[in-house]
Amino acid sequence: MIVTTENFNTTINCLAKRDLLFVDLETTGLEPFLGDKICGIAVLAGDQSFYFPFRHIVGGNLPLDYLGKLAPYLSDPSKTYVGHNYKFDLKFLHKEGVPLPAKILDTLIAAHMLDEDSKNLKLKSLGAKFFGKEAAEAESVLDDKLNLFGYGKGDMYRLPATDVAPYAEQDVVLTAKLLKRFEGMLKQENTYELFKSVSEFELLITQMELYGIKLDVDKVKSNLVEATSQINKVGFKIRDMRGYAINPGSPIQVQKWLGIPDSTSRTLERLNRDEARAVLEYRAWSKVKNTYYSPFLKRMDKEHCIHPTFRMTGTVSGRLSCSKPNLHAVPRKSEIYKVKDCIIAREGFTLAEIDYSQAEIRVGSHYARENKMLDMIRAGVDIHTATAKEVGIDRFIAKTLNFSIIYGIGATALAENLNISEKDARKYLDKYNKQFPGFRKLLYDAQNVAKNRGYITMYSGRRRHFTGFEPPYHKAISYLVQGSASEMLRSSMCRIWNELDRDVVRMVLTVHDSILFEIKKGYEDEVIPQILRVMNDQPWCSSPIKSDADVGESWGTMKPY
DNA sequence: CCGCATAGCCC
DNA sequence: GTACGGGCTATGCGGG
Repeated sequence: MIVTTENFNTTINCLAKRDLLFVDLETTGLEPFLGDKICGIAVLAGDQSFYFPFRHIVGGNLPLDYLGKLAPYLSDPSKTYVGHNYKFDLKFLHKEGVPLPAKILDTLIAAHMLDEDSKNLKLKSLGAKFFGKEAAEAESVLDDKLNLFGYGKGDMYRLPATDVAPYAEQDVVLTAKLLKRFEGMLKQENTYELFKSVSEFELLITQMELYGIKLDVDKVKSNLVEATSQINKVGFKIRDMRGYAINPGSPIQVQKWLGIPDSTSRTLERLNRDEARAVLEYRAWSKVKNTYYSPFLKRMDKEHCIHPTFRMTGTVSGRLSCSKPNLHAVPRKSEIYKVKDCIIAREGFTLAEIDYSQAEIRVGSHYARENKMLDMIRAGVDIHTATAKEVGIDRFIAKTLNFSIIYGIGATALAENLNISEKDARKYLDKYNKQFPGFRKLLYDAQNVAKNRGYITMYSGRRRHFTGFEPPYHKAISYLVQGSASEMLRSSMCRIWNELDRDVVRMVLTVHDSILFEIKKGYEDEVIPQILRVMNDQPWCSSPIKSDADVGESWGTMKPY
């Protein structure tokens, strides 16, 4: 039913009576921080669905100030709100003055927890999968209407509410049906409570995206200018080497130019020639310009903040993925890579980066019951140095092995990695496995569990399923360790969010095993030890968990705390 | 215009 | 005894 000024109050009364509401927004686009806005709001309360139209360009709307009247019913701390990828909706709502609620559930998260491999977790696909394709019929009808005008989904606001409402209302009905279905399935898997806690985590992530992270704009701009002139300079240099220009960004041209089979950095480095080094330098300057500085300026808001999106269903292991821009892939600082220097704390705050040290080898040792490694970890010595000593190998090789043993590495890959012969790689692996046999055993055990049960279970209860055609059982060890490490970080973030003062400690970014905080100036000494205590408190894990704190004014200039 | 491949950055 | 895990973005290039 389309909500009008006449029936608004009776509608609101329907919402007020329910403690579970299903919500779906239609918007003018996908980017709340680049000017896209709410077009309309669909809500399901009990068995009644409503559509609140706000920004249709034809056919009439509710006055915009009615969004303010609706707001309390979309942010009531005593209610639970359910959406499909609700973080998306929450950001739009928050931008228009609706506070974050206290409790949400997200059917996208449920769908992903039940089937991490699925590439099709869109509401429409799930509806068709579980309830037949009629379940999403209104969407098809709407799609047809949009197509008729040469429109896409982002042009929904160009159609009248009468066209959009059936689709929007169907979406909330579908969300409700999916929640019910998933609830049963999750309970069967014993992961329903986990689902609730991951949904709570989504609120935290939403807040983090809304905060965003601040840029030193002058630095971004000057680095952009420098990168541009360096791209030119190196481009000319490359031209002058042979008297004709090539595009160093084109693999084919570079391969022909240097007579090599591919143009990866490895191959170019192995060549050890000025031409190859120039290509690498050109690519590095292009990288920072096109992947970071330019997108930073494009995406920055009035407060000089960028707002990356974190996908909670972006990985099969349960890690987050990050995009727009991808701050999970910001280069380590170097002569050319000065991106981290551009990321700074807000006025009155200090940046603190707290990361788990060697999270995966600690977690892996726990699952492997690898006693020799556990003893070394408990003794608090440098793990890689101690490994080198025990195995009788170089520290660098020991370090590489400690990282990659968790992935179930073989001699071929290790040889490629270390640039050594396969025979030597085999030798190192054998020596390592002789000293630390637990990891090898875990490799087989995890694989067998995956085969026999069809899934493996992390300490938190999260499952990684092995279904479909020829599942990659050999990856079980990696999923177990990577997934558990990410569960550990997630639970730490939730506890920090619940236990510490949110005005003093803000999480602004997380990168798999680290959290970047803004801490109110003057509170560092009080709060950092508290954070460390929370993060290191992992009673499930038989090896001690350790984290390190760094503080600074920019991400590129952090010093040990 | 779109999809795929290549390349390069991160943990 | 075979196996290196998980991501995103920019660009080139070929098919349509």
